[in-house]
Amino acid sequence: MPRVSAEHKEQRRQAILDAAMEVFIGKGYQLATINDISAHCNLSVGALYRYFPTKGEIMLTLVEERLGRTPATFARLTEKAGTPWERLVSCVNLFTSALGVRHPSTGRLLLVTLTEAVHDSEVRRGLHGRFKALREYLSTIIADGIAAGMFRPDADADTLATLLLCTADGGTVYWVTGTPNLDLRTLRSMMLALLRSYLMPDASDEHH
Amino acid sequence: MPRVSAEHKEQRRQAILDAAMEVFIGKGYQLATINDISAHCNLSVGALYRYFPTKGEIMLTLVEERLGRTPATFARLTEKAGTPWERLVSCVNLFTSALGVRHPSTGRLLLVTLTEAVHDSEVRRGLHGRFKALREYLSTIIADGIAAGMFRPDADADTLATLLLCTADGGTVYWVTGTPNLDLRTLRSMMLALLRSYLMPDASDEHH
Amino acid sequence: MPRVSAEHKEQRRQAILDAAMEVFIGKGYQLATINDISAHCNLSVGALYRYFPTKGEIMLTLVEERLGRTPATFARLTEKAGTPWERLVSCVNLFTSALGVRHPSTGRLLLVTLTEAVHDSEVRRGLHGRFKALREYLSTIIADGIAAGMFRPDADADTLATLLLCTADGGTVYWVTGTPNLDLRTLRSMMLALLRSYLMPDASDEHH
Amino acid sequence: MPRVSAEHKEQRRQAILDAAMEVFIGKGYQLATINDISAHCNLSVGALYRYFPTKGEIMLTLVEERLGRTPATFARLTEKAGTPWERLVSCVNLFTSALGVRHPSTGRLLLVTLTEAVHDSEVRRGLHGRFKALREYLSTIIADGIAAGMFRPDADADTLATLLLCTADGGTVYWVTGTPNLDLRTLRSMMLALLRSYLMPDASDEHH
DNA sequence: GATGAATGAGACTTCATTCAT
DNA sequence: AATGAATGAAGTCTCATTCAT
Repeated sequence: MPRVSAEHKEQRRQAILDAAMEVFIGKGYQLATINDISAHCNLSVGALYRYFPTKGEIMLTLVEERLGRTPATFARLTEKAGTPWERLVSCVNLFTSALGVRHPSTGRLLLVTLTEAVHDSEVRRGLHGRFKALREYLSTIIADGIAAGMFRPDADADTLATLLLCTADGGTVYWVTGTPNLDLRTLRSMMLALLRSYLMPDASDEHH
Repeated sequence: MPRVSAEHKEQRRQAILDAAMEVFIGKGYQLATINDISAHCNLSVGALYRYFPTKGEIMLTLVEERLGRTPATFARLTEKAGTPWERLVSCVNLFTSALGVRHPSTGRLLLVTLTEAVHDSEVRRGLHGRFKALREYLSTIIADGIAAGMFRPDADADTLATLLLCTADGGTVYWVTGTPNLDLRTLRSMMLALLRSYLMPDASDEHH
Repeated sequence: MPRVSAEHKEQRRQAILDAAMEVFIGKGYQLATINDISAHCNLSVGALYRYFPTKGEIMLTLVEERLGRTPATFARLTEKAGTPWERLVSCVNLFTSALGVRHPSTGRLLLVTLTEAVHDSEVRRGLHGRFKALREYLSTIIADGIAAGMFRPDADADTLATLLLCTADGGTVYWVTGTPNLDLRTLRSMMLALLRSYLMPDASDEHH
Repeated sequence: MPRVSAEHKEQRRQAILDAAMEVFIGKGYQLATINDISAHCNLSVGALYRYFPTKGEIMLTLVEERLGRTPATFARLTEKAGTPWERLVSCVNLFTSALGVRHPSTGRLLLVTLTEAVHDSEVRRGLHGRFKALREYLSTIIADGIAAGMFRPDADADTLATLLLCTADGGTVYWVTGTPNLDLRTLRSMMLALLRSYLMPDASDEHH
């Protein structure tokens, strides 16, 4: 019989990850110390090392369990929308609402991760996995729209998905650095306008 | 009376900045050591401190003198293009060709800078200055196109400029982390297609 | 809940202070290195920094806890003597016996402290505190003697106390620099002879 | 024919010593840098090294040429006084007026020197030389007074001279650290009163 | 299982001294 | 002769990780 229940252990683990996320976001991965993290979750450094073997592993786990789950979250929250266009709109909305309102820390973690990814191949792998999954999800939606005759037939679904991601995460990293006059909502509307005029030129005409 | 000519001093200064840029790009600012930099430019650490008072000042100088000059470079290289649309195309081309081909290191420095900007207000200020200048430049081009009756009259020049920047730098940061299947040229074409269909819907129709 | 008892921590703290005192005395504050101190108490530098945040703080603590307690020690060891004159004699004896025999290191620390006091206001404050307390104690003894009709009525207790301190500490600093032919005991006798002839001229006459 | 006259060289040398004295007094010997000194005398560090081979040698020269000349200065300024007692009074006056008014920096240098003397045998030698010469000078005056039947015959001239020096330099070091309520003039009067009552008890009686 | 004191390699920075110009 | 740029050893302090309690 385990002295400490599995749930309790998992709670601890999540508390450590929460603390690490907070600290990483605030000071960046390199400046964050194990003591910072242990202080943020009221756990001794020794206890912390019973859950994660190194500081790097905490980072990696965050990339996998927090950033890496973004695609799944996306799919879950946008699949119920009706037409491909509506699902696409949902995705664009999610980019801004999720990052800006519901989980602003995820955006900050993304930036920390991007930097570490440059010289840490494991972090890089995690980051690329997220990117690939999101791209595929968006790509599928667009492909569905094309197949349904809703979107222009010559659209390159994959590239458009990639561009969408670059814009979203580009906006995110600028937003988390506190760039002045960067309004996520206005940006979202513009993105949608661009997409509509490109994917559905005739429908866009009606708006004129 | 300096025993060493001013040019020589400036060359040394630039050599240090070059070395620092290389090292910062490779390991990030925090992991880069003064010894790394001094080794990269064949100068002793002591000599290095005759040119820059702290490691942080080197970073700041890079932000100002390398990243911060991007707007001026943009203006110089794209102002000769003819119509607003052609100038816009020049800009989008420059984003990819400059970052991807001519000065790939600037893109990497951008990422390092973004991360440091989160907790270093001076770096942040430098980064925001660059962003603002680039946005204004792009915004002016777009406004010119609207005024000339070339672009749709209801376009929000500022927001579109912002979005363009987010996309460009978003693409850049993903590109510098080695994201697989991220082709800057294809991305560029897609960006231009989106812009054309939005800004010049009728012209775009002709392409159908 | 401390794993290490408070006494143990205090012992460590004192061991560090002992080591620092030894090193400061030997090389002076500036030349003493943290590594010297850590080596002298068989503790790693890191451990040392758990007890004192900076090298300067170690010095300051020494000034407060070692030098600063001299007045209290003086009071404790001389208050039991009978008449004011006997107490004064006790004090003069203590200056030489304590510094020269029992705690020679305190005298050396005094010199180190004096030098640092010139450009360190906190050290200065500590030093002046000790001086003031000793002066007041001596002054009170002399005033008592005057009030008791034992000492000449026109004596300036405060100035005499100050002079006594200057002589004692002047002797100390010369003694700790190994000045040849400086005998603390002979010096003490002379000091007492001067004091007696000044404070109690009639009694002194009897000695003729 | 030397390019630079000997006088000019000597002027330079003295300028360096002046600058070094100023800097040593302000920050202490260890914290003073060669650059500090070179800046204080408008000479390049290179030039400075043509006059003194090391930083230590500058210190040593100061001890010899500035501190070490104190005895000669004393002799010169006090020998014209008449009786031994008057010469003694002159000496005590000189201690305070010279240190406090005319050459306050010498007092500060004394303190710096005392500290360095602890671990630098050459500095120590210089300091002890000064001490010995001053003691001998004072001792001779006192011996003269005894021989002249002016001072009590059983006085120990050497010990009294030593005590006088300890008091004077003790007062000096406390004075240079800015000890509050330390008035050199009052101290001087008290010293003289002590000396008179001890050396000339009958004359002192008259003052009652 | 938990604690947090201890370790020690390594970071940034300073500065006495040298030497090419 | 003079300059001051360059050197690099050495100092203070930090922090990921370990392990006795």
